[in-house]
Amino acid sequence: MGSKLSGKDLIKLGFPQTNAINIALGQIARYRKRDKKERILMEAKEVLVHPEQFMGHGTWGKLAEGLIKPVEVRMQQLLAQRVPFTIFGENEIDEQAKRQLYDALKLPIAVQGALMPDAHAGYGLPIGGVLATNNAVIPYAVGVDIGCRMSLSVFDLPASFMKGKDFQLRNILKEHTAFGPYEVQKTKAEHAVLDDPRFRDLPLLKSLRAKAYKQLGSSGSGNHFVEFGSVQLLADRPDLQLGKGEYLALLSHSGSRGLGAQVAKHYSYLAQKQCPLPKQVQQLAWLDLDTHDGQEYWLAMNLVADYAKACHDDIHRRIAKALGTRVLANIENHHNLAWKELVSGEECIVHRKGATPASAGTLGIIPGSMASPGFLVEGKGNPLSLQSASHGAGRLMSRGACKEKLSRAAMSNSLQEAGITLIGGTLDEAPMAYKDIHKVMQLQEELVSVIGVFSPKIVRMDK
DNA sequence: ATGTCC
Repeated sequence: MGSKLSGKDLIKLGFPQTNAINIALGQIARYRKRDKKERILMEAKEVLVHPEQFMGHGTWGKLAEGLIKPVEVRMQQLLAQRVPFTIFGENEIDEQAKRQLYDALKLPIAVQGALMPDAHAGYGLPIGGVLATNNAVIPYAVGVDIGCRMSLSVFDLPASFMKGKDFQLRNILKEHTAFGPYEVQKTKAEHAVLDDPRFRDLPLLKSLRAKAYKQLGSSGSGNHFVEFGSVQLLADRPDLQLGKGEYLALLSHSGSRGLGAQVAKHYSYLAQKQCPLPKQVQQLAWLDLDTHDGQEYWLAMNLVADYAKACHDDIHRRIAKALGTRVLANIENHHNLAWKELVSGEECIVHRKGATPASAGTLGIIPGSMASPGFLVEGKGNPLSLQSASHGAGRLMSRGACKEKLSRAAMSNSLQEAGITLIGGTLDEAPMAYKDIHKVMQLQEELVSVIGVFSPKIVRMDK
C-alpha cells in the first residue's frame, strides 16, 4: 500500500515548489483519496510533460495552470476613491451595510455598485448589495446560498378555491414539502439537472451529487418558505396568457441547500487563499475569470443555480399534482447570483446578493413577510441600481432581538389578525421582524412597477 | 444559508 500523497512526491517528479502547485496538490489529495499514490503520480507525470493538454481539466487543470500560467498571488491594494454607486432608501439602511458597500466600491476590480432599500449587513457584500466588477467573481458577493430564488405558480383555480379548505391545503403543504436540515421529500424525484455533465467533470460537484440528489425538492430553513395564497393581477398580461383577476397561487423561497453551501465554502476558501486583501475586506476576495478556479466557480455557480430552480420546479410540480390542477403561468427569479451583463456598454460581472434582477420588462417576485403581501414586479431597467431591485422587505429586528423582544403569543396574534395559517416558523421570521414592505416598494418606484399582488394564506416554514 | 471547520 502506498503512503499518503505529499508535496514532496510531486517535487521529486520535478514540479516547482510554488503556491499554485501547493493549492493544486491539496485539491488532488482531497478528491483522489481512494486512488493509489502510484496511479496519481503517473498521471501527474503526464501533466508535467504536457501541461497544455490538461488546461481546464477537472482534476489536473489547476496543476497545469500552475505550470503554464500560475495565478499571481499578491497583496491587493484598495482604490483611493469609490467607484460610482447609488443607495435606494438610504434612511432605512443601517450604517454597517453602507460601510460594507463602501469597502467593496474600493476594490480594484469594482466598476459600479448599488444598495437596495432592504439592505442589511452580511459577510463581504451586504445583503441587498449589487456590485459590478471587471472580469472577476467574488464568491461572498454571490452569497452562501448560491442561486437562492423565488418561484410563483398561478394555478388554474380561482382564489376562492381556498375557502373552507384550510385543512386540506395544510396537509398538501405538509405532505409535499420538506423543511429543516435533514428532512427530504418522501418519494424520489428524477430531474435532468442531476445528469448534467458538470456533476461529472468537476471533482467537487461529483462528490456532492449524491447529497444533491437526496435533497432535491427540499426547502431548507431560515427565511425559506412554501405558501398558498391568492395572486391578484392588476391588468391583463398577454405575455403570461393571463387575464386580470384573482387566482390561487403557490409561492416558494429557497436555494441550493447543501450543494450550494459547499460550493460557496470551497471557492471562498480558494479566493481568500489566492487574493490577499486588507483585513477588513478579506471576505471580498475574488477569483479572476481567466483562471482555472474562476472558470470553475462560474460553471459550478451556474449548475447550482439550475439545481435551485429544479428544487422549486419539483415542489410546484408535486403540489399542482396534489391539487389536481395545472399551472397557468410561472414567474421566477434568482436573487443570489452573478451574471455577465453590459454596464455602460462594457461587459461586467454583476453580483446580486439579495437583489432581484430588474432589467426592462423582466418579471420578478419581491416577497413581504408571512403576513404581508409579496409583489409581482416588472423591471424598469434603471442603470443606477444596475437593473436591480430589493429581494424582500428586509429585516427590521436582528435574530437576537427577535428572541429577546418577541413572543410566540404575539406572533400568533398578528397571524390571526391577518388570517394566516402558519405551519412551523420561528420568532426570527415573525411579521414584526420585517420592515414595512409597502414602504420598501415606495422606495424603489424608480426600479420596478407592480403588476400583481400575492397575499399569503397558508404558510409553511421550518421548525 | 449550511449536518454551522478547508
